[in-house]
Amino acid sequence: MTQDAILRNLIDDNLVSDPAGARGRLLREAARLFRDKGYERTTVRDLAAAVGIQSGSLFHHFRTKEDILKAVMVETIRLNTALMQAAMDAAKTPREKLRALIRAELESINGLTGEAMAVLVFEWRSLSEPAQAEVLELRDIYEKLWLDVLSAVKDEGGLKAEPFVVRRMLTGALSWTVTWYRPERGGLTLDGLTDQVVAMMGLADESFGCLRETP
Amino acid sequence: MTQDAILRNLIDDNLVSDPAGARGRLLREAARLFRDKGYERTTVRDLAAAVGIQSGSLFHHFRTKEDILKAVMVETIRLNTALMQAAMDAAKTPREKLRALIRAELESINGLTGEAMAVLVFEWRSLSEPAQAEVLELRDIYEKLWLDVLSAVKDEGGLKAEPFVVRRMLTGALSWTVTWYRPERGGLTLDGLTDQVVAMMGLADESFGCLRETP
DNA sequence: CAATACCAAGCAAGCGCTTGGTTTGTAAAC
DNA sequence: GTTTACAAACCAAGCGCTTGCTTGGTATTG
Repeated sequence: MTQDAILRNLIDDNLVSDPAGARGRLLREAARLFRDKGYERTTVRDLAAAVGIQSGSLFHHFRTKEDILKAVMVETIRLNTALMQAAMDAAKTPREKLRALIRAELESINGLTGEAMAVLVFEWRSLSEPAQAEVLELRDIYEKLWLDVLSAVKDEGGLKAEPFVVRRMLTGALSWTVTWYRPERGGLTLDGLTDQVVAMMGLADESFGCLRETP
Repeated sequence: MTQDAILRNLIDDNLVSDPAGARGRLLREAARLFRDKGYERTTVRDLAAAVGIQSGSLFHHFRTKEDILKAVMVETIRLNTALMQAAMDAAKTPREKLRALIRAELESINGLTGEAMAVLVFEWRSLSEPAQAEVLELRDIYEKLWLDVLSAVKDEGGLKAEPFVVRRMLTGALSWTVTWYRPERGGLTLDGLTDQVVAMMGLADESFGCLRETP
């Protein structure tokens, strides 16, 4: 299933807003503004201007400003959980699945949903506690995918550290790429970046060389 | 040289404020508030109340609210550059130096300067561009320490990935610990956490086993 | 002819920061 | 050893502006 097909399914199930619609367009602009200026620095007037309406008209679509932030986060998690699941299903071995997850998360962070992913990481505190709890529940599903794969890789000896620690390290490392990785200029492609991550974990193909070189 | 001695030197050179003084106390409380609520959500009235003065009196010590944020960041970088340098000098081999850097940064992030380090990571955008440039200059010194050590480790074959990529991955991974690592409850000590990071990178002592096991 | 989407205007609250004046610490002058 | 001088540290009050959000009314659409 293609990424577009996954998105289409979610839209049809009313789990994410159509980017072509008014609500979807607003959420897209909101994600961009929240990432660029931060949630607090972004005013409802900024948000309204970005989609070409009056600030008061925003509250016809969302009850509060915070609801907009929450919607950005919830829809992003839903989309990415589906994308991760698909990427993982397409791979066979645990190591391949792990590589697929890393590559898929890097793509989420640095691709089209990048703005929203950055918001998820850097604007977490701006959510009220009840809203945080709600979003956290969705995130748990997402995280379970990772832990299962990491455990499988560890069981076959490809990992020395604890899966839950590794996942959290990877969360930080991959999220952080949004602050420095610029695919457009500079030779590092997304696949190249994935290779670097895998190599850093000592999981690259060459790392088995030490076994082959000593017959 | 102990950590206390390093701090004392910096205070004497007027590079960081004495935590016992008025200015130092304010910066400490500011770091705590900025981390807990974010820079924008923290009002000058919050800051003043935290040190027991009137909001207007703040502006006797700092020209603007942003100056407070900048001071938190600048002093934190100064202190941590000195701590890193000392930790590195105490180690001998490149691998030991790398471990010392990782351990020292984890300590900074999760120890006494943890609040300020979190501010450095999560409130970066709240700094105006000129102030960002100023702070960035200090950070470059700090980053060079890391790159030199990582290059040395790579040269002796302990690293497959590019040093500058690894450093950025580590920046994200280590910074992120502040969101989940709780040394007080849960069995993972700071040394244990360092071990996990080193193990994740395939640099743990046992990882050389594959060479020894095939005589 | 309802429901949906929007506008124009503005309110109450909170924001960073200023102002004019008072207290406090310190050290020289007598 | 009291007095004088002066700057640093602080208070009380509030100004001007921006904020999220409300309200009452008007197009637009099926």
